[in-house]
Amino acid sequence: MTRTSITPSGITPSDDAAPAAEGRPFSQILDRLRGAGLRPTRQRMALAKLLFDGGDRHLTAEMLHADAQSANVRVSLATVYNTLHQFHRAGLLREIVVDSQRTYFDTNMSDHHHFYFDETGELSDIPGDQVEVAALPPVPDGMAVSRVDVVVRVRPADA
Amino acid sequence: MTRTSITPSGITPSDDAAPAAEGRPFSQILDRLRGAGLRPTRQRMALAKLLFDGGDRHLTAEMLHADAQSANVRVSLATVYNTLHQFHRAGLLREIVVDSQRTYFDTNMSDHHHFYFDETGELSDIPGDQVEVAALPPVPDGMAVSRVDVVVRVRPADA
DNA sequence: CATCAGATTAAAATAATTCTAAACTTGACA
DNA sequence: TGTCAAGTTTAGAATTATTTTAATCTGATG
Repeated sequence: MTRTSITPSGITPSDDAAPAAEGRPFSQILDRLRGAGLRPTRQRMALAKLLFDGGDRHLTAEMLHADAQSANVRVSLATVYNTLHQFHRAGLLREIVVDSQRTYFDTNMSDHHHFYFDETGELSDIPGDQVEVAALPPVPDGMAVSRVDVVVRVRPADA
Repeated sequence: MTRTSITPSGITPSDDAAPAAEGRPFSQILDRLRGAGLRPTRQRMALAKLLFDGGDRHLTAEMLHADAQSANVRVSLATVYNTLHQFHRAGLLREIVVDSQRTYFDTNMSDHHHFYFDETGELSDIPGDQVEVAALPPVPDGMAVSRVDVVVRVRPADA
């Protein structure tokens, strides 16, 4: 749904909405892990598949762990945490801070921002070109901008 | 320093940069609490003084608690947490989310954004008029924007 | 100044996440 | 293919930030 055109890292732009499930996306994921210098272990492969096969996702460690269970993938929660951080360091995931107490990871690496639904705690993407952050102030001396995050918090209109 | 003109709730616009310390800011704080419908207890008064006497501040519960200790104010950490949340609900403080794992509160209630120093975990204000968030996307149906947060993350330039 | 709802607190409880140390896997090489 | 070091996984203990509990105070009111 909220898929923007800007492709993340080095993913083949070939239509990845491959209809049937278990095709040979394995090799894609394998390459992706290798490319990131991560040993392609059983659990990393499985988690990567869960993460990257379903379009853009925003999830917490607990959520991914639950996903894994449902998919009959045996992984410990500790491994899920480790893996998420490794993927993040490797540039395969983005960390989103919108809620102290819960860390979300985003599989959409393109330049974009977020809507945050205050009551449900859900997130949705805002394509980068739909938000214009104009006129940034001068950055403090000796500092460089590493990222600009825009979070649009919304709640039900009480009309 | 970074004080803009927009005054929060119902605070007397009288010059609050009262030079010498312990004048009669007590009455100001007292009014502020009363105005917010909060009973002016010993600890709330003391915490409010610590919070609002020193210009704009960004702090966590632990930090305020430490501040209190140094100032020889006896308050439990639980009370600090309660008080921060109450002040927040009452519109005297703003909650900033920049770091899962740590909740910051901001005494500057005017419209503004933040610089976040990735390594030190420090925050500094960006006056509202120095960031222009243009062209917000259409908000999802039935939703209203409750706030737009812009966080400019910076780190030492490796020049 | 008696009363009591609201406030404070020490201590226990929770929740998210990280650490530890032991038990595997993986990839490389003989 | 067997061996082994280095990298991984894991159960469970540990940590950290924060909240809850239940008992004890205190400020406002009559």
